[in-house]
Amino acid sequence: MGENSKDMDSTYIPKRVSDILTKLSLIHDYSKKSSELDFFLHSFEEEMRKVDAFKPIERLQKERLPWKEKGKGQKSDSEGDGRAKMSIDINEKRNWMSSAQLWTTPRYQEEEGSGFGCNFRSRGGAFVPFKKPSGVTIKEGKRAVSVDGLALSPVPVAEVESIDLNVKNESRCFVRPQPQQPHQQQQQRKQRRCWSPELHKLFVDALQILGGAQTATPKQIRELMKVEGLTNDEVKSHLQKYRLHIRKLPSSSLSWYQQAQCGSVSNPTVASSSSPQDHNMHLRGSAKRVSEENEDDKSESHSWKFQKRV
DNA sequence: CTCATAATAT
DNA sequence: AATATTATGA
Repeated sequence: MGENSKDMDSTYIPKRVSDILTKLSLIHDYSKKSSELDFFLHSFEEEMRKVDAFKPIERLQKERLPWKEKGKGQKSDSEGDGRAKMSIDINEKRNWMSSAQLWTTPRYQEEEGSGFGCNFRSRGGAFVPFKKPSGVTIKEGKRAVSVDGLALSPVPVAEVESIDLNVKNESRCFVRPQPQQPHQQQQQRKQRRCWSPELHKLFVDALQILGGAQTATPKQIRELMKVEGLTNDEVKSHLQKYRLHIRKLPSSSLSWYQQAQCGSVSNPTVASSSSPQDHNMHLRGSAKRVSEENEDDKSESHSWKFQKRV
């Protein structure tokens, strides 16, 4: 074939390996082009098949990772499935390369999200460039071996500690690093948001506009409130509490202060301060159960937080 | 210690 | 988004 010339060139393989490693070392820059990387590896796989020099390595691979025999020579799969099969082979290749310490692998877990600029917080949603093959246990602490002529980045490399043969590799080789840290401590709990009466007033107003606590959604509320720094989660939490309380005490008057707890929270984010407690207070004696459309949640203010503790 | 509340997890 | 659970402060 046309690639024969490549096969003959003794410098070709090292060069290709170097290319691969370089590619991987830059994986986080290519994170959005993972398809490109896959294509790259595909072509690499095909080339490897033709290179005699790799035959011994493949045999070694089979010895070390005897999980699959079918990939020998017969192409049992049809043309259509050939591609998928190839994909699997590539994963295997990656695995053995890992075990052979030829493969520079980026850190699966970062220390406090400093690495790639991605914060792996609980719901940061940050893009994670690497995936770990499922079933493969990685042991940290190894470093990339230095190979002459191959510019290996000094990135700590992960070592394959164990491989669960029962787990199928996913089509994509890389998985998000450590779905969750062993909850050492979620980077400290966020400072509590103080819901001052003014803030709550905005909250209640927003609720009114949105048609009641049962129909309003945290996001909408937040947008209506237009309070700088106020997050969806905070509104959500407050709404949850609010709903709970209006369920508990269907009617009562409101007293929304006693914000003694907000000590260091920045509450002056509220632009205007209006009287929070001038609501129409008409009790509805029969309002025992809050129905779905309980629009009057505001009307019947609640004294849920009028309690003098301590 | 208990309770209310806010943060976070499911 | 809705609930459930957990962490914290009073």
